[in-house]
Amino acid sequence: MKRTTIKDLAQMLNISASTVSRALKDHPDISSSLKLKVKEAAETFNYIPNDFAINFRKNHSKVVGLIVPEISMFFIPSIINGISSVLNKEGYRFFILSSNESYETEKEHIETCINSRVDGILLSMTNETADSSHLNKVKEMKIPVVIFDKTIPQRQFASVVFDNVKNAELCAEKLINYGCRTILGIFGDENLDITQSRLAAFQNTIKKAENIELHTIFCKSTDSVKQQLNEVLKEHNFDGFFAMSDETLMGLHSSLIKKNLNNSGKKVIAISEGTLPKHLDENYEFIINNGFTMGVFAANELMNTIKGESPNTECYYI
Amino acid sequence: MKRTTIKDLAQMLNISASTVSRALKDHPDISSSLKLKVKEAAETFNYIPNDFAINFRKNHSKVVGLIVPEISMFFIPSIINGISSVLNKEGYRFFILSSNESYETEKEHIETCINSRVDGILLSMTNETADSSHLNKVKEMKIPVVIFDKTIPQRQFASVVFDNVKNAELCAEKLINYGCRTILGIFGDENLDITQSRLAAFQNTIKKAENIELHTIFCKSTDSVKQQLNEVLKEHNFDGFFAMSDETLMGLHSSLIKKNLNNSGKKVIAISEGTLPKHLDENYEFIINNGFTMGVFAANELMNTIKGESPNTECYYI
DNA sequence: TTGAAAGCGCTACCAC
DNA sequence: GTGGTAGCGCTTTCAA
Repeated sequence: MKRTTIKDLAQMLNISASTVSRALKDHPDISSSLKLKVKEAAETFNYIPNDFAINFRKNHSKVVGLIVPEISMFFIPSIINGISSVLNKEGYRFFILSSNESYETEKEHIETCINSRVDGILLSMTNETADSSHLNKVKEMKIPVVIFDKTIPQRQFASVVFDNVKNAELCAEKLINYGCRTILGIFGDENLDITQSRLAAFQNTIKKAENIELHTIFCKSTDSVKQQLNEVLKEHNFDGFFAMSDETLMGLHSSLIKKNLNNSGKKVIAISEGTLPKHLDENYEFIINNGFTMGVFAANELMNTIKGESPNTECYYI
Repeated sequence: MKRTTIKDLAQMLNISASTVSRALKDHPDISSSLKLKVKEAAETFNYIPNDFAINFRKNHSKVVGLIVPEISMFFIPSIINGISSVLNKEGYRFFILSSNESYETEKEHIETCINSRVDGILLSMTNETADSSHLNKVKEMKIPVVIFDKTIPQRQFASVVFDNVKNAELCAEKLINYGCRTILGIFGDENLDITQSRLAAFQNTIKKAENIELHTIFCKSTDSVKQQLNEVLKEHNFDGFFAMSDETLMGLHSSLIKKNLNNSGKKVIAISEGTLPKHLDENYEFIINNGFTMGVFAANELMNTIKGESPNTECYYI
């Protein structure tokens, strides 16, 4: 069970530990013949550097904490892929902490990150999170943080979010151009920033066209979409639908199928993460919010500030 | 940037570091008055224990490595949730490493886990992985490993997999009981263990009934299902479908919608992870492979052996 | 070109 | 009850 250490190697070769250390990392001071010998010994005795000791010594962990409001299938896999791709390349690992949409848990996770000495934090907030006071400590400690996707207005940390306004406008325009007259807009949790900005942009664009009747519903889950649609679909005859997310789209799709309303010429436009819904119905149209890209972007931003670039507090729209 | 250490606290209070350490963790030897003083000081000077030093000292990391073949939306989110729920409770973290279906990458990730001194490994194999020789080292080092879901026949480590035989049989029986006569079985990658066992069980059960015409296709992706279905749906008039996974089901669903074949009384039965497809079409039926449960089970098994239970090599079917 | 020694923060053993 | 000390494995001065 005991693993070979530098000291062990040093004893075997009758040289000092510092020399072994240097030889192992190709320090120019060491003669190439010694380097060879040391490396051979390391190989044969299966020497594995102890990352603990190294991190401890260098006072960094090469680990970043990823805190998300929930681990959903719609967004998380692609974001994880995006984050992985940049972090792994840089030799960093990350662990995932899910807040389960609880502010208290989010707070605890922040503490966890501080205690485990992460080099940085990637944070997407719960919908309970109303201010950033729980981040004061990380700010003080100068732990790099970048907030992504679910965020609140703040000027302390860099953030990267989807361009809700542009995307919702694009969707509205599509519906208008198709000549839709009675439109249903399906939105997520009414309390969310993201919902409000998409709602406003969508409504404003629709208003510019004339004679369009716009109905809106707010749903916190896929099932809630289905329930509300059950009623509202009876009362109106929509010729166009807008879903602000994959989650709401799933509910719409389900209801449409159930009422045999698919393939009926009705237009469906959604803001989507993109990996899932393309298989739902080929007639649906999407404005893509790419989670992978967001993950890459957020992780890169974090890497930059970890590596010493002065931390900025900008909000990037992608 | 310098953080308060135990030594700092000791100096301030004019006591020794060891006393501070003990006071902080409520050692019975320490007087309660001193404990109070120490804890107060710790509070006011914002003392945060350095997990690095602790881990380094105790020679454990409280971290486990999770290696998966890919980060897909179908399975991974629920498995992560299952794993989180047990690991977090135990004060463990985990980091996710995706092999991207490459054996070489899987091998590297194993190395990564060894180097970063994880306390255990949770592994789901790529479809390229044919033997477990890359696990010899972890075996030697006595690093606890449990393999889940995607695995190969081996007798070195504990594993937990879905009961493919039972589930495929159940699906076949359902189709038979519905009186289906022309059935299409949609299977995943033909080289996978999981595919073969589901295939065999499904075929055998169907064979027992008489006069059933069974067609099968093998598809490595959702898109491949759609392509193949494009042809095969023209040639035959199926009254029953079996999809062995969420991924294949997505393709089937998409094709059915496109050809306006949903709501046509055809039966669709699938083995599913369960979170996604319930929203696809309420008429579909599922045998649920619960990723959350599997995650919980696998993580528990790992925890047990990390905590010193003698490692077993059993294969659990759930 | 190599070695000796200190020290990262913490805990555990042994004294007293 | 409390303090002193050693040591986990590694890197990094500083000295030779």
